[in-house]
This record gives sequence, C-alpha cells and structure tokens, in this order.
Amino acid sequence: MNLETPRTTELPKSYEPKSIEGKWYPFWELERFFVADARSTKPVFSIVIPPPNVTGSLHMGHMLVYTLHDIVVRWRRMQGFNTLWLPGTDHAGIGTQYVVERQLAAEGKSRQDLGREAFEKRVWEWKEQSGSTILKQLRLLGGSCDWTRERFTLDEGLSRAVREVFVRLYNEGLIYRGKRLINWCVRCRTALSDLEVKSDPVQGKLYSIRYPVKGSSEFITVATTRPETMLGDTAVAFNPRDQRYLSMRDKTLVLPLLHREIPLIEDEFVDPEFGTGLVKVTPAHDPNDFDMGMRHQLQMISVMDEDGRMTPEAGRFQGLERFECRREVVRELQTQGLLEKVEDHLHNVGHCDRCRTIIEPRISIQWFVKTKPLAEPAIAAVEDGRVRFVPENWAKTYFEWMRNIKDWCISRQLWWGHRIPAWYCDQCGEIIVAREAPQACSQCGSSSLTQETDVLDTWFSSGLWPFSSMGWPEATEDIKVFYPTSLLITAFDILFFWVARMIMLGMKFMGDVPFHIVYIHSLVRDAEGQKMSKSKGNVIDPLQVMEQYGTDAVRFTLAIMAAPGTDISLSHEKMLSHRAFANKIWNATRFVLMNQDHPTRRASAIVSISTLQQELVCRKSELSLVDRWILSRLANVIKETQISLESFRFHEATHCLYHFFWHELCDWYLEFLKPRILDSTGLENHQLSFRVLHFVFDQALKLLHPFMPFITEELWQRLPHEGVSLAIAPFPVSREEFIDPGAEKGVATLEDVIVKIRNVRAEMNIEPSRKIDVNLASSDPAIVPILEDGSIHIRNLARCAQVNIMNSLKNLEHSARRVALGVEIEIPLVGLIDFEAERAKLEKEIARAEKEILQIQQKLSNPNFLSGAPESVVQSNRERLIVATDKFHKLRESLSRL
RNA sequence: GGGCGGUUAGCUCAGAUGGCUAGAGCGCAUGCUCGACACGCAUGAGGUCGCAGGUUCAAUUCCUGCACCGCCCACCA
Repeated sequence: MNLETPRTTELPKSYEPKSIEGKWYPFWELERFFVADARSTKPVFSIVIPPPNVTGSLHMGHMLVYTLHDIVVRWRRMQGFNTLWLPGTDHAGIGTQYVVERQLAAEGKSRQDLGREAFEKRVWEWKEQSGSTILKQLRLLGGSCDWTRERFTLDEGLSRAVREVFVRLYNEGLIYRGKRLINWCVRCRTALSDLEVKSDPVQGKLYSIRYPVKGSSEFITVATTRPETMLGDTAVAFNPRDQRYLSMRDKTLVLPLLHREIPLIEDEFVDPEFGTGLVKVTPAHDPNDFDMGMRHQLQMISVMDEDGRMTPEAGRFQGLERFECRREVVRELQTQGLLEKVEDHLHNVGHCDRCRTIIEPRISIQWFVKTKPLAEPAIAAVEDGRVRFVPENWAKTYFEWMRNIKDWCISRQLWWGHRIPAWYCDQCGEIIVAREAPQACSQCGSSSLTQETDVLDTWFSSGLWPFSSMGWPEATEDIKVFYPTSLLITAFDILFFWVARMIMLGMKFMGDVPFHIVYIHSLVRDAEGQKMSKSKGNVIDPLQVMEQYGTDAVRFTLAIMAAPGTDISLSHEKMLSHRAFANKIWNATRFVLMNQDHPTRRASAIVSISTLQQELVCRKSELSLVDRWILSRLANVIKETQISLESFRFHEATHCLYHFFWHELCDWYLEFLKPRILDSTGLENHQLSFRVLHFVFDQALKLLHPFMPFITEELWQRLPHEGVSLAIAPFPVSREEFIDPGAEKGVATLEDVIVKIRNVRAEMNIEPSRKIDVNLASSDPAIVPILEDGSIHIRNLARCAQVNIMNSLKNLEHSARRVALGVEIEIPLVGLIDFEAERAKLEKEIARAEKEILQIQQKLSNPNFLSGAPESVVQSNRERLIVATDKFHKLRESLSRL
C-alpha cells in the first residue's frame, strides 16, 4: 500500500494540458507498466497494432484507431489482464519506394540512375531518419504499447517468417510462377494486385472500326474505347445466340493497318445488345479478352512494353507512347475510311492506387498465390464465429469477397521489400525456392545461380503480422501466450488487403485464427462530413489539435463520436467542448483537494480504497440520502461503462461518464454537499460524507482513465491514493450493495422540486439573492420523509427561507403553483414581487405585442404587399405573426396569475 | 448490375433485441462577479423522427416500396 499525505499545492484555475502531459508518459514507460509478461498466470489480453507506414506521420485516422486501441488496452490492463499491445511499423513497399523516388526526382535523378543497391541504401537511410516519427507521435497521444516488443516488417526475424511461408506455400503448390495477364503500372513499372487498382470514371470515346472480311468487299464493325489495342487483336467474337452473325461463323477477317488474318469466333461472353454485338479480342491487353483467348487457344500478342510504349509487334507504330499511338491509329483508320464513327463515352478506367497512372493490363511472368484453398478455412472461421466482426454486417462484405476470390499476384518489380527467395540456374534454368541462398543447382549442380529480382507485395508480410511479430517460426513463449490475439481494430478500407489475408495465413500456418474479434472503426471526416484531404485543405492535424485542446480532449472527442457504423464528423467545436469537460474535471477535483486538508477530514485519507469501499458498504444505514444516491448512480455507471466497453460501444461509455461526472456529480452532488464541505465545524457525519466524496472521485478518475489518461493520472496522484499509478490501478467494479432505487427516486424528486421552484423564480423575475418560502404537499407517504430529509437541499439550491411540508396546500391567492414528481408546490408571491410594477411591465409588453400583431396583419391583408413583395418576405411575415401571437397569449396568462 | 450505410432540434450527431415527456454537444434567448470552474451556473425556446403503405394494443425503432445522399464490389468492348 502506498499512501501519500494530501498535497496542498496550489493548482491553476484552469486546466493547462501542456504543463502535465509531458511528464506522465516517460514515467509510465520507465516503470514498465506497459510491458507484458509471457510468464504471468493472469488472463491474457493481446492486440497487435495495424502497423503504420514506416515513413508516415500521424493523421486523424491513426489518432482514432490508436485511441480506440489505447482505451481497450488500458481498460483491460486495469482489469488485471496480462495485457500486450504490440507496436511496430510496415515497410510499405510501393508506398515508401514512391516517396523516395519522388525525392530523387526532385534532385533530377531516377532509381535507375542510382542502381538497385544504392537505391535500397537510400531508402534505408530515409527509414532510419523518419521511421520513428509516427511511433513518437503514438507515445504523445498516450498509446500504452509494449515498446520492448516493437517490430518492423523488414526486420531479420520477420523476413525469415516471410521466406518460411513462401517456401512452404511453394512446396505445397500454393505459390506458382506463371505467365498471366496482370495489372501493370507503367510509371511504377511493376505488377499490381487487383486490389491496388482503383477504377475511376473517365470521359472517353467509343470508336467504331470496320474490319474487312477476307475475300470479299464486306466488312464488319466493332466498337472499342482503346483503338491502339487493335494492333494486338487475334480474333473478333460474337455471341452464338446472335442470329445476325451465324452465317459468317467460318469467315476470316483482315486486321486493318497490320493486315493480319484473324478468325471470327463465338463466345457466350459477348453481349449482343451492346454496339454491333461484335467484339474485337485482344487477349494480351484485356482481362475478358484474355479469358476468351484461353478458351479459344488464341495467340496472345503483346503490343506494349513495360513503359507503355509500342513493341515491334505493333509494326510501324513501334516506339510510340500508348496514347500517342491511339491518336495515330485513329488518324490512319480515318484516312483509310475504316473509322465508322466516334461517340463520347463515359466509362471506368483502372488507375494505379499509388500514383494514379492509368493501368495497362499486360501479360508477364509473375508469382501468384493460389487463394481458393486458403480461403476455405478462412471463410469457415467467420461462419462458425471463431472470428466475429463488429459491426457484424462487415462479415457479409468479407464473405462476398472471399467467396469470389481470385489468385493473388504477389510479385512486384520493385526494389524495396522482401526479395523473393527463388534462384534460377544459369546453366539449366531450374528454379530453386529455398529459405537460404543455395550453393548449387539441385538439378545440374551448377553454382552459377541468379536470385529472382522481384520483391513481394507488402501485404504478404503484413498478412503474417500477428504471428511473425511474435517471433514465428520460432516456437516462442510469446506465441504460446499471446496468439491468437484477442482483438483487431482497423478500418474497412483494408478489410481485403489485410484482414482477409491475416485470417487465411493465420489459419494456414498457426492452425488457428489470428484474432477473435475484428472491430471495424469509422472514417474521420471534417465538420461538413467531407473526406479529409490535402487538396481540399480540410485536414485536421492531430498534433496541432492535441496542442490546442489537450490530448485527453481530442481522445475523448474521438471516442464519444465513435458510434459503430457511422462516420465521424470531427469539428473544432466538439474538441472545444471536451476541453471544457477536461477543465470541469480539473476544477471539480481541485475543489475536493482544496477542502480535504481540514483536520476532521484527514481520517478519510488514511484508509485504502478497498477498505474504504468496505466501510461504506457496512455503514450504509448511516449514509445520507444524497450519499446513498451518488453511490447508487456510481454503481450503475460502472455497470454501464463495463457493458459498453465489452461491446465496443465507446460512444456510450463516454456519454455515460460525461453525463455522470458533469451533470450528476458536479451539478448536483457537489452542490448538495457544498454547505457541509464549507462548514468547518467538523461534525462526524460530515466526515462520512467526505469519505463518500473521496471514494466517488477515486472511482470516477479510474473510469475516465482509459479515455483521458493524462489528466486523470495527474489528479489521482494528488488525491490520497493507493498504488503508484492509475495505469495499473484496479478498474472499478460495480457493487450491488450500493444500488439503491429508493435513493435514486428520492433524489429525482428533490431535483424536480428544486428545478420547478427555480423555474418560477426565473419566470417571475425574482432576484437571485431574494429568499422565498415554499409550501410542499404530497399524497404519497413515501415522499414526505424524503422532503423532510431534503428540505435543507431545497433551501440551499432553490434559495428558500422556509420550506413547509404539509398535507395539502393552503390554496393561497397571489401565488404560483407547480407540480413536480408526486409533489405539489405552492409559492406565495405577496411581498416578493411588486405586483403593480410587474403588472404594468406585463401590460406594456402586451400592448407592444398587440401592436406588432396588428402591423403584421395589416401588411398581410394588403393585396399590394402580397403581390409585390418577394415570397420570402411574405413568408417571414407570416412566421413573425405566429411568433407574436404566441408571445401575446403567454403574457396574458402570466398577467392573470398575478 | 450487385451489396452496404445514412435520412431525428438551426448545425453535428446519440437513440442494441418496439412502450420514457425522443436525448446530447454546439448555437440561440433571458438572468447570474451565489467562496471549484465564465472552458462556468441557472432558466428557456426549438422536433409531422425523409415519403407512402403494412404488422402490432403500441412503430423513430420491425417489414415492403419509393425518393435523395454517401461508400464498396463487379463491369459491356
């Protein structure tokens, strides 16, 4: 037990986040509170970070996902779990390479100028220089990661895991090398997976081209958006159900410009309704055509190279850039009278996800993962609930994709990444796939081997993250203890890229799911609901707003807005109001601190919290109504917080705590207590009340700590406390003994009575300093003792001189009457207000209202006004009339009561 | 073309398995230098819960259709 004597340090009147945020993180880290223990016997809670791009810096999306991580992790840690939050970064192959290439471009250089080795060195340097930025920022926001376990996807250990997986999948035939049509980015000069292609609408043209029929003067017409690809055509197709072309089925066509003979084929794929019902088939440059080419054993002619320039196959168009070639082809066709028509055509075109260049479907030799066999167990794992999605409708999206999964192109012609562990024998061409570089060819024994130059898709290594980060393929302690992880928190946009692949690879190599729950968080948008982007200039920088409003306020804002399934429209107003909440916490606690030093209250600080709680349970009968009430409310709030957190309803947990702290604890409980606290005579029961107060604040700060770690730690350390840090203090547990519906109902009645009296005071303009008498009556025998008990509070909070509790009201003239929850209220007004003056005031206002009504009515009955004035003006006058009439009636009512 | 989500106060949004006087923050109005807090306190105004049907004793909540907005996937050349 570590108890400190209360401090009397003067605290600033308003909360200054900067003055305290800096000191706690180093303390937590130094004390190793966040380090998980593989040998602990406590129940385990583990989570791995979605590794950010190593060269990235914190944006609001990160801030949200890390805040949610930290809330869950801190909560579980306080609950006594052996908690691991494993941090790290991703090498982000194409992304990082693109960034460094742009840097080089600014120096007027290309990666080819440097050469592979020098380029890789350059990227590593960049990584060393900027690689820890985002992790430093993660500390700033309070992320309670276990830094002793930090990993990087290109670490030696993780690279070993990558090679191990590659070799095993290859040996099982689940990785193969093949010549396929893939998505090619001519700028990045690499293959991409289907997921890395984003299709955007482009305003293009649809060209109708005539293909002459061999041995006749006839021709047929095909339509295309990409005339340059016709140079690679190896057939024209129609649907066999299409009667129009059946008679032509055996004809041969002559490809314009190149005069190559191509067949007319029949294929179900062709839609007879579109265009002429005839499709040119270019197997080497279109996915659908590729499939047709495979079905009909068509020749595949590549007319474009890896830079998007025309190959020798394109005849005299060789060397032209692809769009230049398009113009040339069109012009040539036109000259020859083969261009029938050109129409505007809006269609979707694939773009490189990274650099936005238009994708070129291209045939090349690449490495693929055969995904179907991996997908099956991964689908089953979600079907039978071993992996659960929150919100659960995401499972549908997951199934949809997984059930239609296509093979995954994993090779990239990049230099930054895991080099594929395959070697080619220069002698016999044998392919050797191995964990380490082989000495000699397994086939011919030649020692002249060349390693594959391609690297792997970044997501290949990310897909192993939950176990590679824990030391796999070694059978480490960490894997035994922390795998499968408890939870994954991530955004929906990497559901396929990452989540699906982790499930597939986890099932395959660990024989178990990588996590039990996938929580899909929402997108952070700006106040207008727009996506944040640099070009729109609506980006909110987390570091800047953390500075401006305090980290805790920003965290709290994100959490309270994180309703599952809806996007977050982040605004400065929201963060401002939660900064105010932090300030409220600060000042309420400051109030307690300012008053705890009185000798009669010291006693409350001498016991531990658990002892104090037990004492309050035992002495419940001695507690006052409001003490029993706040303890009951606290117990219910703990329960609600618990339930909300268990179901990832962060917005509910935060709402509940916000309301409890501000509107119950501060607005009512502290106000109820003030007279006692300020009374320094030191009566025994005051001391008990103070113990309740102390207990409630301890619990409230603990409840808030996962959301607002800095301010709560600071204040808790200043209060008498047990333990060295809130970070490892026990999370409150709801005690049934404190739940007291009677007290809750009683205080609700008191509050309502007080509100109704204030209501009258405000309406009648009774000066705040003027004390009034009230008569209260209730037919409910249970309420009478509550009123008697609470009359002191009614006097204090409604500023009453006398509170008379009676069987029935006196029915006084010149009084105001109200009904609260089961209580009738009567307030004598004689002597309180100057009836004459009050009446005169009201009559004057009534006259003014009448005049206004008359004026508007006159206007509205004037046909000239109605026809001449703009509709908006007429409408606003109608509205004004309604308002004025309403006001008039209210004033009349008040007058009649006087 | 298929799928998902949204439509509730002036604004931004909560309202899980149907029943509360439909809530919060900001904003607005009025009044408060009441010994924690003006980043505050008190009081108040403001809602046909997108539209049309249906189920039910009861629908903001469940079902069907429609309208508008946003997103994802697949794409017809």
